[in-house]
This record gives sequence, structure tokens and C-alpha cells, in this order.
Amino acid sequence: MTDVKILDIQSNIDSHIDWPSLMDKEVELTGMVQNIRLPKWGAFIILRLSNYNIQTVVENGKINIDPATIPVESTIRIKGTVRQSQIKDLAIFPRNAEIQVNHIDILSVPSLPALPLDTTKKDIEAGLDTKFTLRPLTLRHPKQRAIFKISATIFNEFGNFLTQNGFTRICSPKIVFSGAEGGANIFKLEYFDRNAYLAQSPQFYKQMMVGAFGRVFETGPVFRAEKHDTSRHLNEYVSMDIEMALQNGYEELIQVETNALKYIFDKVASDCANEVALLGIEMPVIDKIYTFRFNDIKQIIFDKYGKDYRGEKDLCPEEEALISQYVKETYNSDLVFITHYPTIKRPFYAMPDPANPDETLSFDCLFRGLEITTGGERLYKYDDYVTNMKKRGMNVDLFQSYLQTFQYGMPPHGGLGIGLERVTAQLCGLSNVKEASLFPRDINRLEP
RNA sequence: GAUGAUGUAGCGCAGCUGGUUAGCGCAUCGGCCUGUCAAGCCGGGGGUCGCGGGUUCAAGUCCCGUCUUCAUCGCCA
Repeated sequence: MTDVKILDIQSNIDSHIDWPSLMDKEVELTGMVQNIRLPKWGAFIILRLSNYNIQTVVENGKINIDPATIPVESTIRIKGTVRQSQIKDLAIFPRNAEIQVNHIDILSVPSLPALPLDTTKKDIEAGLDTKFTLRPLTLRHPKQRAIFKISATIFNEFGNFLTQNGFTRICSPKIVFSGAEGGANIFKLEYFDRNAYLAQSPQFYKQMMVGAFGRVFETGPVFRAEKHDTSRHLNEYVSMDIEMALQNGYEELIQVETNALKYIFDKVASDCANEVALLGIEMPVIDKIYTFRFNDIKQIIFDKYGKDYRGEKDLCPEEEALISQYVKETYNSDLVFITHYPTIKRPFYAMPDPANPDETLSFDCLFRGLEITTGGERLYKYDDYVTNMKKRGMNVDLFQSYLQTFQYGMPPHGGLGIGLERVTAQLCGLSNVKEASLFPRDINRLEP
């Protein structure tokens, strides 16, 4: 007599299936009905499994139920035999195998008489608002799944690459005492009997951790209370952050980022080959790094396209598009780094260029016309922080828990942040970053 | 917040200078089709044209107000 139930630790939890080795063998699978096509003699049921859709074939009279009565999005368990096949549909994988079904159990069916939109076609015919409102349904579409499979791969391989290169993953708090940059664009919340904020960046914490590990990275959500309303902004997004001690200045950061992106894109190409094909993605080729100084590229854009932004202290969206166009046409590169941003546009921790304090040793990375990264060298001496913050009219006392880092001594260091949704959107050719977010948060949308 | 669009069936859309009973595709329902390729063929049902006023013999269509969504900009990743 005992109350304990003991489970076998050896049970197989891997859902990957080696189809060639199963040819002509009996299998049992549970999945959801992605689509069902009904010729007179039976049915092709496209079954959605954890990572792909497989084709199953049913012949009338040979199984226990009429396949025509199974609604799309039902969950079914099938028993059948793996057969050779030749399938043209890119949304189905594997395309050289199918399952000849001999038994079906229906585990659940949708409770609605009809689904609110059709997910069985090549594309979802719906506007952005409808897509997001019906997110639990729209995310079941193969092309939507492909976007987030690729996004997950970018996220994972960013971590893998950095881990392999001596970086330590950190998880900094998202509930913070004050906004990283001290701006007003942060979400306020109640923290017991006082106020706290949602972190707009892991900036302070990743710098603190450079003192401990030298090289750190973090992948996690950040929150921006800005009332921006554009196709490239979210109020909550996933930031992929790096911070590291530097031996060769900001160019070392550019090299680390480029190598990380190259590694990530190679992994996407190999591990997400089906998704890349389904979405028709042309993968970027990265073999050299192209950098331009902020002032120089403005001159080039003026000379080349006649657009004069030379007086502006930042890059506007049209300029970013033109710069990417120029670099693509001239060097066939999808990536470009713009360095030496004006000090006035950078935060207090940015390191001014010793040769010209009006410029910083910082950079942005543009990918196919959109800014995906900001990074740069940081101040690393306590006195420099105090001087610079006072010059900017900041209250040094409020930042003491952060500034202690520099009192204890810090190496020259720098870092960068990459927007996951932006990289995903640009890679997948999405016209709005919100489409690269599972459940986007913008000025109007808080659910689902 | 500014500017410009937008709102017609569950979804995506058409609907001309105002004029019969508001259409098309998908979905849905019924029937047909011997291997489909995000199927194909035939038929049925489904709409207070965002909301509120106004002009007119007559408004989806014109005017005013209001809300929604989308795009662009500011800011940023």
C-alpha cells in the first residue's frame, strides 16, 4: 500500500520524427486538422503537429468515421501506415511521406458553427486589427507559425552564439526603482506602498554585471511608454542585449554583433529551411562589415539622392531607407553600421569621442532600411559619470545604486541592444513589426 | 498629438456624377467529383451599409459631428 506514483524518467519526450525510417510502419499521432480536402473517394486531412503539417489520406469505408464530418481545427488521434508520397504544397512537411489512415478518434471539435476567418488558405485574408484580435486562431496558420519559428530561432541562436563566445546570460529585474535613462517614457506601477517602474532597458544592470563577468547578455522584454503609433514601434518588445569589456573600442562591438547576426542567419537558413521557403525569404549574405560616420553618410545621401538631412542630429526613416538602398546598390550588403552619433542625441552614459566631444563612440545598425540596433562605448570612470550627469542637469543622488558600480572600478566597456521583432520583421519581409510579435502591445491594444 | 485615408454579410472587398430587390470571393449549409496540392464544379442561406444628426421626392453614395482602424511623422529597438 503506497500513495506515491513513480514515473519512468526514460519516457520519450522528443517530438521529432524520422519519417524515412518509419516507411511502411504503423504509427499513431495526435494533431489538429489544418485543412481537409474531400474528393469523392475519401479525404486528405492535413494534420498540424508540433513543428509542421503532415498529409494523411483517408479512403471512404475503410475507417470508422466519415471524414467529411470532421471540422477544421478538430483535434484527432489517427492510426495509420507511413507511405511514400510526392506533395507540392510548401506548407506541408515532410513532402515525401504521408499517412494512410485506418482509424480516427476525434478528441475535440471547435464549439463554433464556423470559424471567424479562414485559416486553410495560402494567406490569411484579414486586416491587422482582425489578425491580432483573433490571435489564438491566426497564429495557427502555417505562415504565421513560420514567422514565430524563425523568431524563436533568432532568439535562441543569439544566446547560443554568445554563450559559445564567453558571454554569460543574465536576467535583470523588470520592476525597477527608476527608469534607466531617467526619461518620462516609462510605465509606472504600484510596488507595495511606493512607486516602481517597468524597465525600459536592462542598461544599468548589464553594465553592473560587466564588473562581475566581463561579458554578459540578456534576452527579455522591455517596456516603452512612448505614445508612438507607427509600423515599427511596440510598447513592449524583446530586446537582445550585449554588454562587454572592450579591448579595441566600439568596433569590437560591431564585430561581435555582425558575427552574431551571421551565425543567427546561418542557423535560420539551415534549421528553418522550410519556413524560409514558405515565406519566400531571401537570406542576407554577410561577408564584410560596412561602416559610415554619421556626418559622412548624410553627405553621401545628399550627393547621391539630393536629399539634404545634413543639419539633422538624427536619422529619419526616409534617410535610413536611402542609406540601406545605397549600401545595397553599392556593396550588395543588407547590413550597415552608422557610427559617431551626435553626443546631444545619446544618453548620459555614452562615451564622447576624445577627438571630438560633440560626437560619441556609438553606432546604429540598419538592416534592410530599418534601425535594429543602437550601441556604443560607455563612460567607465565614476568622476566622468558625475560630471556628465551634472552637466545634463540630472540628480546624481537618484542614481547612487547604479553609480556605485563605477566607484568600485570598471573596465572600458560597451554594449548594444537589438530589437527581436524588428530583426524578425525585416528578415521575413513584414511591413509592420507588430506582425513579428505574438501578442503585440501598442497604444490601443492590451489584449489578447 | 499632427496629416491623410478607412469603416458595406463571420473574413477580405466592389458599389461611377444620389435613382429598382446592395453585389463578388472565401468561410458556412446542401449536392457533385477516383490523389488532392492552401483542391475543383453546381446550388442555398446570411447585410438596419460604424454611430448620431442634416440636405433631398429619393442617401451605401452628398454635408456636419463623433468613434474605429490603417499609413506617415515625432521618439526609438
